[in-house]
Formats: sequence, C-alpha cells, structure tokens
Amino acid sequence: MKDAKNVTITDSEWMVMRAIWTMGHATSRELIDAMNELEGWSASTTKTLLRRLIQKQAVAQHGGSRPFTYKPVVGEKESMAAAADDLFDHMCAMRAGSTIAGVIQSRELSRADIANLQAILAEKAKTAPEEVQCNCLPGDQTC
Amino acid sequence: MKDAKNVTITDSEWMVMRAIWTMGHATSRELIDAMNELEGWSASTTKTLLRRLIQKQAVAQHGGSRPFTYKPVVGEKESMAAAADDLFDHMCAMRAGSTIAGVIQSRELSRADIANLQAILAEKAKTAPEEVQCNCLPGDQTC
DNA sequence: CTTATTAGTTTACAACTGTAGTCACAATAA
DNA sequence: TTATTGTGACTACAGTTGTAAACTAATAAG
Repeated sequence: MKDAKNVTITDSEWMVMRAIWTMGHATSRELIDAMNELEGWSASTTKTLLRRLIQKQAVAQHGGSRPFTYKPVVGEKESMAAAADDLFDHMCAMRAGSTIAGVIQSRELSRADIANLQAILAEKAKTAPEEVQCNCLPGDQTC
Repeated sequence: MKDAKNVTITDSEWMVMRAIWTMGHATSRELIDAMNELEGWSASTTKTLLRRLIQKQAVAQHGGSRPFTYKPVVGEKESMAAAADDLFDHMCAMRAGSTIAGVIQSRELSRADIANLQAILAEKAKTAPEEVQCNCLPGDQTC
C-alpha cells in the first residue's frame, strides 16, 4: 500500500496511521495503549512501527522534551486515495468499473456520499468512452 | 492483496495472475515470454512465481504430459473484489465514500460502467444512513 | 540525590517477497 | 540409443515485514 508520498506503508503500519489520523496527534503511550486494545500488540511492536513510520516520514516527532508528540505528516484522505490508486493500477483497466461496483455495494455510504458520487458520475458520463481497453498484456486483447 | 479464496497474492504474483486471466490458459513458455516482455523478468522468476501460485492454489497445472497448461483457479472478478474489499477494510469506514469518489475520478469508465454504477447508487440511496460512523478506534469518535 | 518509572533506541529473528541460478528429467532430434 | 534441449523442481539469497525483548536515557517520586 502506498501513502500520499508514494512510500510503501505496510499493513501493520497502516493500523498505526489510522490511530494517529483519528487522534490527530498522540504520545507514544496513547498509541501503545490504543494498539494494544485494537490489535493486542505489545508496547515494543507499536514502538517499532512508529520508528519505521518516522523513518518513512509518514509521521513526525514534535515537542522538544520527553513525552514527545507524534503527528501524521501525510494526510489520511490523500493516503487512502494513493493506496486505492495503487490497487487499481494493478488491475485490468477493463475491470475497474465492476470492481468499483462491488465496493459500492459492500460498503456503507451516507446520503451525502451517494449524492457526491452521483454528481461525479453525471459529469463523467458526458465524456465517457463506449469501451475501455484491456491493458493487461502488450497488444490489444479482451480479458 | 487477497485473492478470491482469501489467500494473499503478492504484487509480483498478481502480475502473473493478470497474464493468466487474460490468456485464459497458458503454457509456462507463453507466460515466461509475456512476463519477460511486460516486466523484464528472467524465466526463473516467472517459474518461481508460478510455483508459488500453484502452492497457493490460485493456479492449477493441467494436462498429463510435459508442456503443461496453467489455468487460473480463482476468478479475476472475484479476486479483484476481494482485493478491493481487503483494502477498504483497512480504511476508516467514514472515508470510503470520498476514496471511491477519487477512484472514479481517476479511472476511465465506459458508458455501461457508469450506467451500472448509477443504477446501484440509486438503489442504495433508498436505504442510505445520514452518517457513517468512524470505526478506527474503540469507542465513538470522528476521524 | 537516589530510586523507580516511563519513554525512546538497539537488537533480534523467523516468515515472506522479489529475483534468479542450477539441477534433473522428459521429449525430441539425430 | 544417445545427445540435445525445453520444462519443471530445487536451491539461494538479500531485503522487507510482523512481532518483540533488552538496553539506555530522561523524568518523577520520595
């Protein structure tokens, strides 16, 4: 999974990011407790993940003195968009439509979300091509 | 990334699956050539990936004699749906809507795809909740 | 000040991934 | 029947990921 800066964020790291994003900012203690409750991780595990996230510059350490505060460097929305794009990049372009359909069906969406999607689709319909080409192999073919 | 049988398919393996799905069935030679052209991989690499996919039962070996034929065991559509669901499971439920919106905007969709999505959304609108709850941390909060 | 506690840093280590070389055996050509 | 070659099996190996123990430095408590 890629984040907003196109760095790979692993699954476990993603869990930590979620917590940090939701809390806005947190001390390591808060994160350790949250991760322990959410995933049952030991303190060390959360510390390691936090260190790796700092290395990847997905999280930054703030405050000069000891109980440091950790804040996200990459945004949640952008990171999710990047991860989703990364996923769809690995799929056949022809299948994107039905995959999105599946996602929409299996997720809960608010009225506002739905209205928003409808607006986007209406706009997109104006310039939509009749067919989308398969891009799995070199040369044209239908997958 | 998870496949239709909820087995983890790695990025490289996914490339091979795409080729197999598109070809429908293929000999190792055909796959080796395709992968070499697509990704520049050596024959060994493709063989290894193929072996791992067989182990994971995502691909099966057919035909009793030597140039075997390889066929997908898991379907493309289902695997893509599983991978997409897997991704969205790692994200805050509140953000699914805007993430889907981003995907729709960045992908090419055919007229038929769009019509299909519109139909699904219209149906879903009937029972949509006003708000979707954040599910990032234990206890309610807004992320 | 000394001690206890908490927070941060180093080290560990097995499993999984990406990438590929080598070996062995079956099919084919000579 | 033997030599050749295409294909499948086994081995390799460094880097990444998940998970965590141990060690060290900074505070807080007494």
